[in-house]
Amino acid sequence: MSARNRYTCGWIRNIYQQLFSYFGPQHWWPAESPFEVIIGAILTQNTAWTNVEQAISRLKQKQLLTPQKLYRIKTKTLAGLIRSCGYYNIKAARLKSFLQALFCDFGGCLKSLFSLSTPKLREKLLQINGIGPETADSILLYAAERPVFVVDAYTKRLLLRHRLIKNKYSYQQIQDLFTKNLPRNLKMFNEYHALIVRLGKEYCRSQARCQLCPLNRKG
DNA sequence: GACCAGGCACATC
DNA sequence: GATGTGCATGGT
Repeated sequence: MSARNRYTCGWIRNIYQQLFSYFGPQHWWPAESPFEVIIGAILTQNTAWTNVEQAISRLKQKQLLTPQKLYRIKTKTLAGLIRSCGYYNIKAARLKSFLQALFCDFGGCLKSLFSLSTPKLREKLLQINGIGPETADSILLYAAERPVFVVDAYTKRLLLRHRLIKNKYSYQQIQDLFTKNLPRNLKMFNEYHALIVRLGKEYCRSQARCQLCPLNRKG
């Protein structure tokens, strides 16, 4: 292993410890059921979580947050209910694509879908229109409880700032950095991604806040 | 009023 | 394969 690789490997492992000591457990995903995780994962695409919360509460309020109810509802009606998330027409169609696959191939049963092996489940999710690598991996980790590392915009920004990757790195390359340098541990992958998001939200949005970032402090 | 947020698909080169 | 664009609301 080259010196560069050793450095990266150490960084990936140490940063988790630092973030966990500083912020503590994040208790992700903020949802009451695996189905709610999936809905949230699609709705939060390129969108602030506060906007998603409004849409989820609206669906709950109307008692529509079940596979059966959402499968039956009209796409246009669904779009109106999730308006607060932005991209509501596209996201309504994406939710419908997921539900279509769930009902056509698995009888509307999430347990049945989750009985697939991790590689098959990931492949199945990626076949669904509107589910890309990050959304698929979020579903695998937080809904299906598989030890898969989720890469998002915060993850890439963090690694870029610390000069561990180049801008052209692909999703797969970044994911490999974590999976090859960490034990395959569900709980740790869960916390690590959540901690990166916490860090990003609190410290990476401005240069001034970035100076206060716990990773930039000594001792 | 500008900028950004827990992406993705599609067109074009 | 890389790059650009459309999708859209709500918070700062």
